Amino acid sequence: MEKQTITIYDVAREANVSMATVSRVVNGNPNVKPTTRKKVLDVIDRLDYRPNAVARGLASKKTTTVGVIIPDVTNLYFASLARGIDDIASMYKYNIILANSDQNDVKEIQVLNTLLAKQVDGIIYMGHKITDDMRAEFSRSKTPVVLAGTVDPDEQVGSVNVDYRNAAEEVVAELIKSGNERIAFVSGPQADPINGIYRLAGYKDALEKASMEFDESLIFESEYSFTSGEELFTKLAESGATAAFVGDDELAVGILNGAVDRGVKVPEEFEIVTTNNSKLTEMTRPKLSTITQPLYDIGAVAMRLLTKLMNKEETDEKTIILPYHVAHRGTTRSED
Amino acid sequence: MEKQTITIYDVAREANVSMATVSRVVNGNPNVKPTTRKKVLDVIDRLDYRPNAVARGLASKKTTTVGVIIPDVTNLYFASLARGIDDIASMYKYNIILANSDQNDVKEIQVLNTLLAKQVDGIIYMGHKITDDMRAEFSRSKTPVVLAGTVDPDEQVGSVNVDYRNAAEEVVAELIKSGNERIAFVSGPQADPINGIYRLAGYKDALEKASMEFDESLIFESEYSFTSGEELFTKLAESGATAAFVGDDELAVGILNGAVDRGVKVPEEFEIVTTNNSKLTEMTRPKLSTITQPLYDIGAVAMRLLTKLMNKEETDEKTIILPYHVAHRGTTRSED
DNA sequence: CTGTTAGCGCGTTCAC
DNA sequence: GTGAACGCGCTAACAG
Repeated sequence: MEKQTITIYDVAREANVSMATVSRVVNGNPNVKPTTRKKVLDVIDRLDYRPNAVARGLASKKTTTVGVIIPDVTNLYFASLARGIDDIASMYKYNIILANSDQNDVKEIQVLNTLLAKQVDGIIYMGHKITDDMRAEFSRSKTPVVLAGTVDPDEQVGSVNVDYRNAAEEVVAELIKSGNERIAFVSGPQADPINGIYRLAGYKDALEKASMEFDESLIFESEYSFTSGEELFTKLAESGATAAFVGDDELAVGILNGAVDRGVKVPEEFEIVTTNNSKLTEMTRPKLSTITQPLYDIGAVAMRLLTKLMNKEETDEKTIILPYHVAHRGTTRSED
Repeated sequence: MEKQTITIYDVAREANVSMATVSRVVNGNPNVKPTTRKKVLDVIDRLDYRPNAVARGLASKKTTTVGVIIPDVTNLYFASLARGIDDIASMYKYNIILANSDQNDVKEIQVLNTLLAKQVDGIIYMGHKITDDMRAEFSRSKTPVVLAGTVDPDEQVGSVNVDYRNAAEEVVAELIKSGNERIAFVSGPQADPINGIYRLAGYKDALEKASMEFDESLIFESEYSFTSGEELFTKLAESGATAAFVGDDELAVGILNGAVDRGVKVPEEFEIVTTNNSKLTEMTRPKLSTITQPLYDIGAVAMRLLTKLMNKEETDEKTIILPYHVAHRGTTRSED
């Protein structure tokens, strides 16, 4: 019934060497005579020895695992980031402890603490926004942190994002150019700075440059779900909007469906531009025009940055802004 | 620069007790006088002491961490399972090490080994199929394993699934009843028993009961992606099929889009039934009729089962079959 | 190139 | 109720 684990001692004994030598072989330390190395490797193979990573972690103070805090894996935007994170992580021999936070402030703190208790070497945080409590915890602990798809105004920790403001301005400007006089701004919770500050600012920038007036009644706040989007369309129509800038793909899918369900033609009668370019955008008909954020890359670069931080390597810049593009597809009139 | 960790010794010293007592307090051992307990708790609070889970893991041989092998987090089907897993896991104070396998046999083995090296208390495996190598590894290690959305014919390890065969038969029968004489069977890789064995068998069952002949040319194998589905529709049309049973939601979305793109009316001219009821099925227009697997629950139940296995509790049954239903939506004619 | 010896931080008997 | 002491499996100097 015992989990009869074979330890480094067993290997050492069988190979007639000291455990230190076995340790060296296992860790690829060059200071081992090829002969003995082979001898040890043979025994390891024969005994099917597998180094205990926990013991290793205790002794070396490195666990080669990083914590990843994600609002919800079920959200394609975050799942895409997560995929980039995991790929780069495994490339660098790290494992990921994934924890859903539901954007719940209490849960976040709690998750962070268990992550730190598990001695993760680093943390990647996703969630659009970051509360003061979290910021405090981050700066208090010495564990490196990188935000992915999340902006920290203080720039205390690493982060990887795109220029949400410029992107929003660019597509809204196109919407204006295409003749829309009333353009709705739809986003998830404005408590998320990405929505409430950056994207909204970009939206206003575009209006201003076109000498159009900002109209509060065209601003819609919602949840990150397609059902909310479907319901929202009625209000959008009532507002007199003829186009919408949408801050989330699922939400955009909902709005598109809301329009279709009411017989409103997209893009002839109503234009939609969304922001994440998750694969959802190509699953709808018409396909959604969108700002193409490099989701996978944001995750990948975040993880890469984290590896540097964990190794205390010099980093040029901890605040990384990745380029975005705009894909003109079926929900806007200005195809390219 | 030091990670100045406060250990159990620091707390013991400050509280004028032995570390054993602190350990007892931390672990909720009742054999501690209330007075001293409070004293210790105060110090813990004051010093902001956080037990080192790694050291704990070494000493107790329990890591309260379970490994989760997933083909791709970016796939809504698996992401949904993962969400169920994580929720129940955190409910039982476990953390999840999430590893993408891409269904790659080599990578899977490799991932499994690092998971075991990290001394996870249990493993949840997702991936539809399970190779002989994996099965061998599973039975060799004493770490409990539960399969989620994956069938093991040997029933050596725990598993949670739905009755794929019956489900397939049921919906194909409906397709037949609705007048289709040529019904295509579309699925991901048939190497996955769920597709190649169970669903296919269910499909054949339905044909047989209706005295219809099985036609090899109506069987289509594809990848789990919506783009494959779009391309596939042409072949479907050429095959003379007027309906399709599809073994994956993304794939079904692709087929639906393929039809729409070619001006084929769904469900009037072509019916589609898919199988996972991920939220994708409600994002299309028309909405996809589907077998409603309780995705979240499959993950949740799998994790619950794993907790029992890890605690060596008695379990009624290691092979769990959850109920499914059928949602008649827009891509079939027989609405309910 | 190889062996010895301390810990790493905590759980856990076993006495007191 | 509480403390002392050993050990979990391995890394990391330090000798040799």
